[in-house]
Amino acid sequence: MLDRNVVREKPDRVRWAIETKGVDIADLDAIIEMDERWRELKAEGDDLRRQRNEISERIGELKRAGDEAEAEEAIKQSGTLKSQLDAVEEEADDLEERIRKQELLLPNIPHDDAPDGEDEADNVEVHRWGFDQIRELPEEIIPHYDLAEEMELIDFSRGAKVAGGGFQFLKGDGARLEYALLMFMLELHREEHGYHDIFPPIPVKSTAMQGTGQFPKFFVDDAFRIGGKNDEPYDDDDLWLLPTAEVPVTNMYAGEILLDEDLPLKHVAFSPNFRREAGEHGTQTRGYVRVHQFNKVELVNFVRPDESDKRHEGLVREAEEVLRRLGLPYRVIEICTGDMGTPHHRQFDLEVWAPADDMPDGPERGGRWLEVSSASNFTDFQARRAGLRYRPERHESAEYIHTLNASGIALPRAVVAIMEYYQNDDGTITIPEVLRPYMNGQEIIEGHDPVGESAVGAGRRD
RNA sequence: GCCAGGAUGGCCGAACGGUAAGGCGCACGCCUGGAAAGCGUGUUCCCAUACGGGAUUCUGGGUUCAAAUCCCAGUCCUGGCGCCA
Repeated sequence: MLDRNVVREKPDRVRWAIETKGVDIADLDAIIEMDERWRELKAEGDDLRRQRNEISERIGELKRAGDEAEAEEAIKQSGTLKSQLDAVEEEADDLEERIRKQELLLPNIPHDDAPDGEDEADNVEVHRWGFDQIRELPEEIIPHYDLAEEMELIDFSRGAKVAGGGFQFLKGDGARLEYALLMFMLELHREEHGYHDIFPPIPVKSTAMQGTGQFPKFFVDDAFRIGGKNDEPYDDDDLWLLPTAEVPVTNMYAGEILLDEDLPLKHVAFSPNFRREAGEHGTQTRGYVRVHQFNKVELVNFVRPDESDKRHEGLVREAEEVLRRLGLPYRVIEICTGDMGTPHHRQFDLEVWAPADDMPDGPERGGRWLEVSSASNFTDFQARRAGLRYRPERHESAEYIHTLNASGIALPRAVVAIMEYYQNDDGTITIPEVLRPYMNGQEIIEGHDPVGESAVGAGRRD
């Protein structure tokens, strides 16, 4: 949500943000018009109420003095004022509610340095890492979805049987690789980047989804609703499966006032994430790349307003460090104004290199980019929605903090990159060194034998 | 799940139909050689350029000229009982 004073004083900036982000459901003119009328009514209502307060006070005095006749007269007057007041306040309340609803649709204003652009084609590559000394790769790299099924590390078809398409079983060393990545990331952020661990609740209320900006409108179709269908109306405390730990963790201190010495607050959260990804099917999404349930380590920061730009840089570095330690080549891109999300002020994405499948937008040497992290500065946009404030000095009034977050990082695509980039000629997978302590010292993943009669059909008969 | 009690400012805590005491913390000032103590002022939100005004006792309704206070519903917390990985 934007500061209403910004809407009043800099409508052109807001209009520009609406246009560049293409938020066509936001109606700025209607907001401005309603706000002007609301302020008129507010002044009128305050004045009527003042008159009524004066009369009410006099009634008390008259009653105490025993002057019943005068008191009756005053009570009558008070009644007249009340009906006038009711009419004015009803209109004002109605307007206020309509303004609030509209305000929730306004996008955040992009950072001045964010590249101006229309869509992802205008995103700007900031830098690449790891391409100078690439490890020796097999002639023909097997895509992770084939390799993982063959090695019995991921079971897509049985996942679909049990939970539907987009859900999968991780098995044996596949599951262990996922656990190892998880523990490695948590430990890196906690021990070296100063993060505090959080394990959040998985269901979140509609109000939490609104606090971070997923609701209303922007994410409803992609959310997993608990009880009820997505296209049906929802209440504030209806529950949804979290699409990212950003939602529960950012809303954790909703409606609270933090102390100056609490900041900056750095939380690292692990959670599964649930997304419907409606209609996303095809070669781009095959395998463990775009699924309905996936694990992610999320970094959430609360900072003082003047520190968010600097912290944003630090946040990108912290996410990058995960890929560097894993030895996975990647690039950082800055998202242009037209491609960034509604609540975003500035956004950098980390894309890891998955060398098996050549995709049109991939790097020159083949393979493709997979987004594994999105590092974002939301300024006070989420803080206003969720009511996240801090008190700069004990005696001063509270101010909205700035929120930032970054994936640190999404696990499935890291698994994909490892399966493809660390693939060997003999079809085994070398485990990145930093993960070995979390896998009992194991260095290589060789796969497992299939289970059941389907194994016979797969050509493994004796 | 049942029964009982509770929710008041950053924190603690009074008032129980007549318009929100007091304390702590914090800030500023006075005092002091300096500090402590003491004293004074301030310390929520909204409208208004300002003077000033309005709102605010968990949330939403209701009764009343008037609600922190009475009534109804909800949320959360605490205690007891029950149930239970």
